[in-house]
Amino acid sequence: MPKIAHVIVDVPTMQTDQPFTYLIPNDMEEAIEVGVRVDVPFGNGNRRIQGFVVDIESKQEIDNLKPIKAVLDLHPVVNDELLLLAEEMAKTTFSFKITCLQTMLPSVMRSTYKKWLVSVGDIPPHIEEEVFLGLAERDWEEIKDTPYLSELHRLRQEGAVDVRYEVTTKNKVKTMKVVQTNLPKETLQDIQSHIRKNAHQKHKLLDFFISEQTGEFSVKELVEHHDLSRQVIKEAVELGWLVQEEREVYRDPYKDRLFQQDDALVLNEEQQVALDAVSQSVSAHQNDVFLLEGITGSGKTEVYLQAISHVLEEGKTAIMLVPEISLTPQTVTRFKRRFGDKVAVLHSGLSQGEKYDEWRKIERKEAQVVVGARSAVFAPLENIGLIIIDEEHETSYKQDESPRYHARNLAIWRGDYHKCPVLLGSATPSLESRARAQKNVYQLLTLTKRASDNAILPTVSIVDMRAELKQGVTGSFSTPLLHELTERLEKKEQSVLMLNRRGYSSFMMCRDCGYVLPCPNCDISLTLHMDTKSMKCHYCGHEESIPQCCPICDSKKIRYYGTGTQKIEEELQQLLPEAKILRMDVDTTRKKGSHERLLQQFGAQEADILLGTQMIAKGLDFPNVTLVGVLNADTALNLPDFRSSERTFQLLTQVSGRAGRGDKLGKVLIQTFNPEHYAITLAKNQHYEAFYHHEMNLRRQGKYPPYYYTVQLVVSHEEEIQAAKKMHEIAKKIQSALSPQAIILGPTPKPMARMNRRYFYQTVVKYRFEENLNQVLQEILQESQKDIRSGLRVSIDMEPQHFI
DNA sequence: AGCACGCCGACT
DNA sequence: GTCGGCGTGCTC
Repeated sequence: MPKIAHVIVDVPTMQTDQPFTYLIPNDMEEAIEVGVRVDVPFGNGNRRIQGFVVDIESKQEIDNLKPIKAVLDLHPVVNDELLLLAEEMAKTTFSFKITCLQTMLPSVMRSTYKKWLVSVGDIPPHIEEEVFLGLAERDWEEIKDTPYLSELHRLRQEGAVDVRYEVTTKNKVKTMKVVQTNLPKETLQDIQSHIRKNAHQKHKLLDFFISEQTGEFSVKELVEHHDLSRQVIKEAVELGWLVQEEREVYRDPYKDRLFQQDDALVLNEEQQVALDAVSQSVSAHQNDVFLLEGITGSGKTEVYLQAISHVLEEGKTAIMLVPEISLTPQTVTRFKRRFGDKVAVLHSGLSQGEKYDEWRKIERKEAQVVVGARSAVFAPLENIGLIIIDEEHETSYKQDESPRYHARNLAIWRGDYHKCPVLLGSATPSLESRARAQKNVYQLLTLTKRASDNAILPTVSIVDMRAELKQGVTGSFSTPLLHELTERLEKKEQSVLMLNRRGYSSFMMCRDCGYVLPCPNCDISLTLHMDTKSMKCHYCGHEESIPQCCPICDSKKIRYYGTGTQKIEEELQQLLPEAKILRMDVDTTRKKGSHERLLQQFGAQEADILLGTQMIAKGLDFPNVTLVGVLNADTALNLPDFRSSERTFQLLTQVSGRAGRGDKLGKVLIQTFNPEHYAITLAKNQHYEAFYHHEMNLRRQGKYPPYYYTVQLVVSHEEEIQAAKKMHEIAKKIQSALSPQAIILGPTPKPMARMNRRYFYQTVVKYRFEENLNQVLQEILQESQKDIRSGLRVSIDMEPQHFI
């Protein structure tokens, strides 16, 4: 009976977002399994594209199916679990199945397509000369602008030229040459006695293989470390002394580093309680979700490490997700030391080839522990015993392009599939997760004590910049901060200064009283639009004129807020000419490895002050740093985003933990125009629980998550009118489909109304229970299909992390 | 997405 | 009367 395959093809559109059926040729029946990639003809031109086999069946009769052209993999690249996960992801994120499948795999496995024009018959001389240049075929990309396009078209119909499609996948396996000898030592000695005395190279080679015990040696190693020449090895192979083979190798990015094995640390009581709870759930195959809430320095990582050890002891595997910026060499080292070769690391610093190799290592079951950023949630591990998400509140766990998945949700899905627990950890959990713990959907575990007794909590103080301003300080550095910095310079201790880049240059604030103009409808701050010379609300669209003086204190010192790290650096250098300053921002860390190098320099105490943006807040532990300064704690507070307090609190809490990690007392100085703001005062005291309760109250009043769900719809077009029109149309449709309890904000233009020469309009829906929502969103996508040709784009983002 | 078909305006 | 513009439909 003939077999047919159901294939998801690489055409990311709504109309093609379903399996297509193909005939499996007899000679491929063995090779084609569910989960392999194939090369298939598609469309009337029979162009060739990549596809994923998602199902196979035997059929009595087959009506004119096209046959699969080639198999791209020896083994399935997605197993049954990941196929199901892709389905789930496509459904919940409103994205295409093919896009989901591709995001699960290393990028080298995405096929590239090439089209060739082939000469097969009699072609006119001018075509021969000017198009083919006397060659048999030409790359279509090089000739597609030819003036003879229509003539070529005709020739194709006549059969004089043909089109050839090429599907290539770059997942190349790196190999190395190895040699060994199959001859006994006596034979080698015998050979040696018969060669010329002055054949030094040959003698050296034979000496080597006579004295060494048998085994494989890579040619590269022999040449580089044993002083043998490539030439003599080649000769030896030809003479039959050695046999040469190709071996697959992994590009191990850590191969030159030695990791000292380290052992588990002794846990304190709280840590032990947390570990026991997780371990028990692992052993009992329960798909619990734990939220581990532990202050900075409370030893969450040690709990993770020991929980993973427990998982490994039971013969299972584990995934550990870490935010991209925390995936530092320090983090990796810690895992490598504990688990050695069992660890595979996936992060953006690796080359495409290295990522592929790490992926293969996992897929071949050579690694049992996977540490990586967001996409490591797709690690093709089997028999998973535990999934950990560190810093679970980080927004980078949500992908901000299609498929807009949240790694946390997919981790929980996988936990459900494998019947294993998921451990979410943070010093400042997201309100969503903490609220679920409150409702016992997640199990709350808390660490309230610092793990090492000698670590002293830093003293945190707030500097009121309004008072500073009254004293005549107009720059970015307050008197107390400058004083502390000078003191550090004298004592040869180091300082870290953080500039909050979030929310730059988009709002107005009174420099006297810190007042920021709010929206009368939405209770969030208005954003300055220089194009329209007005203040706008991004939620409801409210618009008013730019105030000339502060409505509260009548001051005229209303300022447009915005400064860059570079400017701050210059200012600081002028104030402290003798200080050595290291600047770390997007500009200075663009190149690969520069991030790491800057930190190394600072760690080696080559500079006195490290000045940077958010990126310095993560996981840097320098014992000589005794001062942390936050230059502008409140910029993020004024962002038109209901999560701005949460973000500010998280950031400040995190940086505050950065000072005084050694035995020296640390000090944290927070400069702000809003010294009474709860996000700032509570962060000063590292008081997460109080913040949680306060913020939850506001969220309930404002009908924001976690009390309400949110979905954001964005429409974009090159012409503003078109985008606005469609957005209104969609908003109206949603309005009529949902219950009166649903709250629809907008449509409004996005703050950066024009990006990439396109205009963006958005609508946000807040809701609790809406049976029709999925249905209507699906319809909206379906209907927007016909507008794609006119350049309109519609995107749906469930639970968006950023509203600007 | 990309390819073919098909229906209208500007040319030989 | 043909060539080529791009609006529309379909892809196993």
